[in-house]
Amino acid sequence: MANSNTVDLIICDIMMPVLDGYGVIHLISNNPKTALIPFIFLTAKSERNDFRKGMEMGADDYISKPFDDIELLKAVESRLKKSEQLKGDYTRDEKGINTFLDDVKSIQELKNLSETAKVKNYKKKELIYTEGNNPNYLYLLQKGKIKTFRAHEYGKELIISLLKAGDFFGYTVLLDETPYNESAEALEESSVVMIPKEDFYALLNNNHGVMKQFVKLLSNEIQEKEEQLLKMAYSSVKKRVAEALIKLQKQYQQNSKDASFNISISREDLANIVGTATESLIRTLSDFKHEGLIEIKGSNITIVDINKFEAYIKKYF
Amino acid sequence: MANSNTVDLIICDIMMPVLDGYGVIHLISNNPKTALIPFIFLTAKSERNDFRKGMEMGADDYISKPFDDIELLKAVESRLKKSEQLKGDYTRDEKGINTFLDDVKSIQELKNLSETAKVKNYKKKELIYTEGNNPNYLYLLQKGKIKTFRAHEYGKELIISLLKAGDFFGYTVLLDETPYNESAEALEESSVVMIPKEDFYALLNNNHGVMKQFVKLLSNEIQEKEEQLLKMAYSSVKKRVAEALIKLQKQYQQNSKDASFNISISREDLANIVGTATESLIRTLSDFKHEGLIEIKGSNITIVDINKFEAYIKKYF
DNA sequence: CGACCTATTGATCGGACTCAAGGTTGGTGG
DNA sequence: CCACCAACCTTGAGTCCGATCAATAGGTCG
Repeated sequence: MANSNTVDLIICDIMMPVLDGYGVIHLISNNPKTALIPFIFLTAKSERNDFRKGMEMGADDYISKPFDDIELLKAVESRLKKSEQLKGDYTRDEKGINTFLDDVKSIQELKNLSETAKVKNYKKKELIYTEGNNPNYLYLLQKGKIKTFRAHEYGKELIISLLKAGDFFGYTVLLDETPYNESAEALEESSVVMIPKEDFYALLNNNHGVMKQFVKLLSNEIQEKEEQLLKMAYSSVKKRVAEALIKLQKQYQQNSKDASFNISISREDLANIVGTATESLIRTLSDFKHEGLIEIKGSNITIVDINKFEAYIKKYF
Repeated sequence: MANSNTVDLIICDIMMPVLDGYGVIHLISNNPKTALIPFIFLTAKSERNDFRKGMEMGADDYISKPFDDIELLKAVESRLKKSEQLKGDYTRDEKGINTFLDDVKSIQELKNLSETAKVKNYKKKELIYTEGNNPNYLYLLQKGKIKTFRAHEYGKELIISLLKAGDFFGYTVLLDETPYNESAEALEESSVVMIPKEDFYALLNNNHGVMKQFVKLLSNEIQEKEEQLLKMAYSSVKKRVAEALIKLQKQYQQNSKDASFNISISREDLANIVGTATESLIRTLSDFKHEGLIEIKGSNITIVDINKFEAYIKKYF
């Protein structure tokens, strides 16, 4: 039964016909699928030797008969709590990814009080880390805007991500335990919280739920990158620019609820998101402007009507 | 001390001045950083009530004085073993990723004996799964060759990965819990082991070490995809073709130790790896042939001298 | 041995890059 | 507060890489 069903906890007698309790716990703990189920012995064998043997075989608790009902209930409660702690199963309480972030933030706050976590300020164009460096921190952007990018040849770079307040970054290399293969640069005045990697590892190792959320986050990121690859390979610059604009729009719209939101980012950076030359990007923007899809005021771009814009892309390409 | 050092196990008395054992375990178990350290009470308090209270507060074992030295040693051994099982820390014994794979394979073999894991055979060009389907299995390629790809427009596809015997696939969507956004197709006669997703989840949830390896694997994959994106954006077709050939070479060379290995893959598929038109790919191959870098026999491509080839790419581009 | 698939080559066209030059904007110092 | 400079944006012209369409050659399977 333990093998084929989802079992939260096992309460088991010792003296039983055919297979005794010791035999049961032996089987249970040697099967990886059941090894982590809390196991409580409930038995008439009250000798110290019996108790020791039960514990040595890996039982989590041992209650001898006669017993008080409250004793058993409390034992169950205690073991379930411990097991829950171990799994830290967020999905069960349906809080999802935000809980994970809160969790990291909460240890960060913890650290903030102590003196291990530093907050550092960066000016516009200042580098947070560069390719080849060894990572020592998990970063949390507190205020400002940051880009992470990879360099190709002289002057050519591809922006991997644009970060806004509340975003974590620099975790892939921490998880992979390799040097940075991207650089991070402040796009405006920014404050960054530096969480020592040891704390990050500790959190990950002690909390199965956080780890689980991370796995989800990473697989999601892989799929996004694959999608991006497909588009980079076969979509025209015009289409890629349009999609980048929509993505940016959606990414920043979370903050302000305006339907028409304006995107403020340098032409060069925008070109480096799309993966094209600055001039090509500008020509494309210019096309969109002439077609009445966007408005340009200096360096600010505004999508006039995002639905219309999306419809246009679908129809035209 | 427990908070600032790496602690494997705690043995604690109950009757102590200032802070008693119950106070200690309370602090220990409420701090996420220390909550998972095995905790054993070793005390003169041998009353049943004391024992119950200790266990209820989350102790992992309880030994009353006077005690036999062997008893204590065995208790320590048992708790360390249990904790190790819980962490499943592969990196500690430096076996790394292969151990993880072996682990999955071993549960797969386990399943093979029972009847839950099916082995299915696919003919050339047969589809294993397609975009939009809901995933139910983790796949393990036992024999043959398979490609996974994403479709763009009519006739255009980008090959995400080429799989050889021993490779797992289809896990990103399982972890992300979304429908497939890629398709998998057999390139030749292949046998695939289908591991029910429940088993995969069970393994992941019960074994912290496997999870950890997975996190590493995924972050590594993210970085590879980012690298690929950069190249797709800014490298010429010629360079991308050359790099694809070298990558293929290295991927398959593991099996046979020849320096000159030949790559057998259709021109169309190769073009879809590079992300270019079939004709462009062929022209590029043709160039390489004229420069004496590769040899072509029918559909087989052989890199004459891989070092020379790599040097050429570096110099020429 | 014919039908069909795969590989190759040719010719053409257009999208996107490069180089170059002129316009705008915003910040700084006198 | 204004002038000036530097950084950024925009447009033009030319070029080339790579896609597309088309046609032929080679190979393979029933």
